[in-house]
Amino acid sequence: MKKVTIYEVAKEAHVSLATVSRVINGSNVVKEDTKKRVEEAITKLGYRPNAIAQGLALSRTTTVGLILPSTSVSFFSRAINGLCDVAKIYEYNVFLHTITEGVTDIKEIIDEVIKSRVDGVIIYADKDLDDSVKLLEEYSIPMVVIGNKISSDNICSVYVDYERAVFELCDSYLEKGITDIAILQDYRNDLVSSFMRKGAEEAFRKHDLEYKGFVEVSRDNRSTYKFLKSYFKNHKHQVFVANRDSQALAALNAATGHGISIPEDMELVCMNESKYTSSVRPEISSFVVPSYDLGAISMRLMTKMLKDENVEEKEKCLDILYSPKDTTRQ
Amino acid sequence: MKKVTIYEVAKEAHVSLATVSRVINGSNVVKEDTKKRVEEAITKLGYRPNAIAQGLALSRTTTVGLILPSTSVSFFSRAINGLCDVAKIYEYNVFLHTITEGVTDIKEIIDEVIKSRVDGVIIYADKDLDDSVKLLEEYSIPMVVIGNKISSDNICSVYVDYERAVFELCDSYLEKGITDIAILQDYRNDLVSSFMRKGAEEAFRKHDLEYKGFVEVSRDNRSTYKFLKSYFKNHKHQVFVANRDSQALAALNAATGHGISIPEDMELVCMNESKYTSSVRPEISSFVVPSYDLGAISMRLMTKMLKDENVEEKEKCLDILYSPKDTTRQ
DNA sequence: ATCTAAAATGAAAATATTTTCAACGGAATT
DNA sequence: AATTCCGTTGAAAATATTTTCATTTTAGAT
Repeated sequence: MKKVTIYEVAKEAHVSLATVSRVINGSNVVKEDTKKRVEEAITKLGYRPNAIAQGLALSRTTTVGLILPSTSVSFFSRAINGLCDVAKIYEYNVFLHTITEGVTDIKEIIDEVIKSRVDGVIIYADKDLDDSVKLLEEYSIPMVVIGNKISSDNICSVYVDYERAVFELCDSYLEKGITDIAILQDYRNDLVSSFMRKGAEEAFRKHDLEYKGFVEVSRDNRSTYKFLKSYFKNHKHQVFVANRDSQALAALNAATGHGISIPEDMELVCMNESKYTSSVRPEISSFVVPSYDLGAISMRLMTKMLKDENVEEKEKCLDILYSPKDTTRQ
Repeated sequence: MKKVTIYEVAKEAHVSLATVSRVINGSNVVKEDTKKRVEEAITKLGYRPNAIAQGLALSRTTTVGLILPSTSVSFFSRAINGLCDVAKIYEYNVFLHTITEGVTDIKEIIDEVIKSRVDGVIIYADKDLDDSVKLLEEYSIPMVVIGNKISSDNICSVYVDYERAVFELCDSYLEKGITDIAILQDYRNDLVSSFMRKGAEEAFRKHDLEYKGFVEVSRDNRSTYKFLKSYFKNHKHQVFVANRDSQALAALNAATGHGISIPEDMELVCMNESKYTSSVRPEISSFVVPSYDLGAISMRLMTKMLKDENVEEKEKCLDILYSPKDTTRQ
C-alpha cells in the first residue's frame, strides 16, 4: 500500500511543494532543468495528484452531476454515451444519478449533488423540475437542462423538437386527407407527450379540425403490450404514433396479432428509431432522434459554461429526421 | 451566492467546530440541548457538509468508479439501474466511465479513477482486464469484477453462467437428435462468446461429437443485420443462438426475409431477453439474464468490502432462466 | 460542601493540494 | 561597483472537514 503525496515528490526532486504543483499544472515559470527533475521524481514514485485535495484547494472538482430517469431507455442510454465521450475529452468526471419513478426522492439527489460539490449539473426535464432548479440556483450551480426549453443566467438547455416533428407528420397526413391519427401517450405523462400533443393540435387546427386522438395507457397498466393487445381488439386507426422504440414494437405486435397489417391497414410511426425498430419486420416508419448528439452537446455546453466561454445559443434545438420505412440497418 | 461552512454553523450555534461535526455525523456524545441548537443553525443557514473536505479529512470519498462498455446495450443499462439503486441506499456516489471500443484508452480511465480517489472500482471484465487489475491492486483499491470469475484479497466478482446455460441448451437439443446448432459469435470476440463456446463444446463432447458451429461476424462488418442477411442466403440451421437482444432481432428479420420461418424451419434462441425480444413476432425463445440484479449485487458486494463486512462468497454466480417462447410481456 | 467520575465540549493538528507574496540569484544597466 | 530587473523558487496561508487529547462541566456520592 503506497501513498505518495506531493511532499515525497518534492523531497525526491529537492524542490518545494510549490514547484511540484507548478510542474503538475503545467506552469511555464519553472526552469526546464528542475521541471525534468520533478517529472522524473513523479514517474519514479508513481505519484498521482489527489483530486480531492485539489478540489478543496481550488473549490473546483472538474466533476458534473448527471440526473436521469432509467438508463435502459434507448434515448437516455445513447445520450449517456455521447455525454461521457465529451466529458472524457474535456477531462470531466460524471456522477450518474438515476431516478426510479415513484421510488427516488429527487430532493435527495439534489442534496447529494450539492454535497458532492460538482461544478455543474445536467438534468433531464421531468415534471417537478422547478424545485430542483430553484435549489441549484440558490447555490448558483451551472445547469444544462435536457428536454425542455429553459434558460437563465446559469441555465442552458438542449431539447428535441418533437412538437414540430409531430406537426409536420400530422400535417402531411392531413394534406392527403388522412385524419384518423392516434398518438400513444406515455402513461408517465411526460414532457415529450405534451410536446407531441401540441404539435398534433396545431396541425389539426391548421386544417380546421380538432385533435382528440390521444391514446392513454392507464397508470395502473404496467405493460404497454398488454394494454395495446386489448386496445387493438376494438380500435382501428389509419396512423398510429408511438414515442419510445419499445412501445412501437409492442404496438406492432399487438396490432399484427389482431390481423391488422402494417403498413397496409395502419401506418405505424415511431418517434425514436433505434437498432431495435430498424431491424424489425414489417418495417415501420420512424424519426431519428439524435440522442447521442444530444448528450454530447449538453456536455459541451456545460464545459463552455464552466470555462466562461461565450455561449452563443442558450437554448439549443435539435431537429429530428423522418425516415419513412427506413432501410438503413446497423 | 451563499457559501456556508461549518464555521458559520458553529458561530451561529455558539459551539465549536468539533461539536458541529459530531452532530453532522450522528455522534451520541452531544447533549440533546446543544444538538438541537446546532441542528437549528444548520437548517437556518442551509448548511450542507462539503463532501470534498470530508473526503480529504477521512481519506474516504463514499464514491465508486464504474467502468463499462457502451451503456446502450440492454445488459449494461439494466445493470447500471440496479447498481445505482443500491448505491443510493448505501449512500455511495457513482462515477460512470464508458469505454468506446477502439477509441478509449482504458489506462487513462484507470488513471482518472486513481486520481479521483474512489473507494472502490466496479469494472466489466473485458479482454485486457489484467493490466487494469494490476494497477488498481498496486493502490489496493477494492474491486468488483463483472462478467468473469476472479477473486483475490481485494477482488470479488459476479458473473452470469452462460457456459452452463449453453451447455444445457445444447444438451437438450442433442438428446432430441438435433445437432445443427449455430452460435453467433460477437465480432467483439468477448468473454461471453468464449463462455458460450465452452458450454457448447462440452455438450457436444458429452455426446461424442465435436462442436464447430460458431458463426463469426467479421470484424469489418459493422452491421450484424447486413452480415446475417447475406449469411442466411446460403445457410440453414436447425437452431440459431444469438447473445444480445439486438442480434437476435437482426437474426429474426434476416432469416424470415429469406423465407426461413421461425420456429418451424429454425429455432431462434436469444441469450438475453429484453422488452424488445419479448414483444416481437414470431416469438423467440430466450434466456432471462438477471442483469439488474447483477448490478445490484455487484454494488452490494462493494459496500460489504468497503465496510469490512464479511464477504462469504467472493465469486458470485448468477443463474439464467430459459424461457422457451416466453409469453410474459412487459 | 467536597470529591470523583463521567459526560460534554473545545483547541489544535492533520488531510493534500494551490497560490500569494516574498526572497534570492544572476544578468543587464548605470 | 552598485542598482535594477527578471526569472525562479520557497514559505506559509488557505481550502473545509475530522479526530485526538485535554479541559471543562455536570451529576452523583460521600
